[in-house]
Amino acid sequence: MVSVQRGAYNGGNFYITTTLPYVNADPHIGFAMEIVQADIIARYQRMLGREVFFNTGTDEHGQKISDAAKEAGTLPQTYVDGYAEQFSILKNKDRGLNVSWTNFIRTSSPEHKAAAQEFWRRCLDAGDIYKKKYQTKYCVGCELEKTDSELEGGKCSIHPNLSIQLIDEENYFFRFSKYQDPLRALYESRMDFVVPDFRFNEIKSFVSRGLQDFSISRLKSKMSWGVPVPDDSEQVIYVWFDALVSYISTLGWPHDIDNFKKWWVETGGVVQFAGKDQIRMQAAMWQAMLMSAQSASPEKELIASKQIVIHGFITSGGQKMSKSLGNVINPFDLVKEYGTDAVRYFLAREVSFFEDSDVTVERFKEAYNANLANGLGNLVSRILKMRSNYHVDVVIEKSEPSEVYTNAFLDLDPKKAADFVWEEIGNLDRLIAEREPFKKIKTDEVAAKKDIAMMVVKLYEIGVLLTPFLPATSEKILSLVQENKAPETPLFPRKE
RNA sequence: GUCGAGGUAGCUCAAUGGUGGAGCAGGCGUUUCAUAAGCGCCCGGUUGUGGGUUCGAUUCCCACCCUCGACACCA
Repeated sequence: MVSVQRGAYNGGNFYITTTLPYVNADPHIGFAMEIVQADIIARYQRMLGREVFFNTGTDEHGQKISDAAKEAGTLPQTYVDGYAEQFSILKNKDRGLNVSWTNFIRTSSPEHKAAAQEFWRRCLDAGDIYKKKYQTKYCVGCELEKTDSELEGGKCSIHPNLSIQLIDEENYFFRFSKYQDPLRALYESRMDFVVPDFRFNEIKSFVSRGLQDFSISRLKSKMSWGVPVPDDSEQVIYVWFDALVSYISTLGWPHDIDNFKKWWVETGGVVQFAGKDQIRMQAAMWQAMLMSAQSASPEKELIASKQIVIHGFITSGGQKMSKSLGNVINPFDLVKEYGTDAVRYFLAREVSFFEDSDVTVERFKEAYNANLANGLGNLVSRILKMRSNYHVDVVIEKSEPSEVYTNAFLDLDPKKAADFVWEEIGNLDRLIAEREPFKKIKTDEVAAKKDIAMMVVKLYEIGVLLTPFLPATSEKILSLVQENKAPETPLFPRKE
């Protein structure tokens, strides 16, 4: 059960961001869903005439990447360059998902690193960063540091006969505990700060249980692949602290303060899309960091986010996707087989966004054949073929989208808007069966042509409504109508 | 363990306490403008289990079974 209030999606300019995926693996279908959904919202906002800043990028620092680069026998920078390339393909119209981001921020870029350091200084000035000795838990068997949740009864689950070593380490900490009340006040004042509501409840109760300060740096001697801590050559900033700053560094913070204010402040804040594993980072830690830096910023430009939208995960065959299970569904493979818009369609309409949902290639194919080949694609063919066969003149009239469609977007429910479009597709198919213009043309040519012209107009309207979902297909339909052509090959060939 | 969400047709999901619906899949029929597509009809359910409240429960209450999530330094 998901309930979303309307808000945040009316008037003015608009800033939306995805999380920055960590580049230790190829883009997976879960992130594909996140970025396609964000893209649909961004494209819809542009359709309304709003100016949109749409951000994404790559999170490139940290231990795992440092290790992976070492294993690959290459430098971390070379390693992440390759991955940034992989992710940037998502923008490609044919090989990727035709994602219309305005900026792609890489956390290893000089601008971002400078911003992360400046952000650190603000938090330091606010008195929220301090150095503390603490003990890390280390398993000699794994040769790895362990977190409490990885231990069972104080022992490593893989090496239960070895005892965990405690290692002293001195790191910088962020005074998270100071922000318990301010965070609660923020949640209190903003009904829809986190959607869906059950995720909002999770983070509220998490914060209510009390907050502990957390470490935000790592010893350079152990792990050097990160942004240097300002004025301390021994330490680098812990990866996620630097990664979160990307939402503002992408806007030119702190050097281009005018541009920054235009998007971060004048929009009323950023709308963030993130997976359910990200809720604490985005809705609590990042907000606390903003509050901290804000208190040391004379311009008071670092306001809280506008809204954080948390999506579920995609499973396959009822299980988490993993290489060992062999059930990984690669979005690029689907694009190769079915095309960019088919994958966009599936991620927009055939999975549930807020809840976890299961995806299999069988389901994908079924949905493709039913709704794209037999549904939309066939409808385009039959109407435009009739029009060109019978030489029908058509005058396109602009019309306003239905309220059902518009309200669905206000409700942050693009799926409902897509459902409406496919209902219209069904209606149009039924209208053809009812009017039978292909029969009528032999007995009453004028009436038949009038019917067909009306159908072409309706098809054009469907093409307009498809803009946020299937941009390339939408464009194709609109130009076929304008140029009075029928498609030479099927838009979505049926797959057997 | 504590808290939260959920269990409805083969699948994915709907249903202010008032005869349980839709899409897909499956079956039958039918049309030719169309991609063997379209349209029409049909099949399909003891609503997780057992109690309770009620004239009436998918809906409210209780118990139980099962699934999933949160309960902090993996990002």
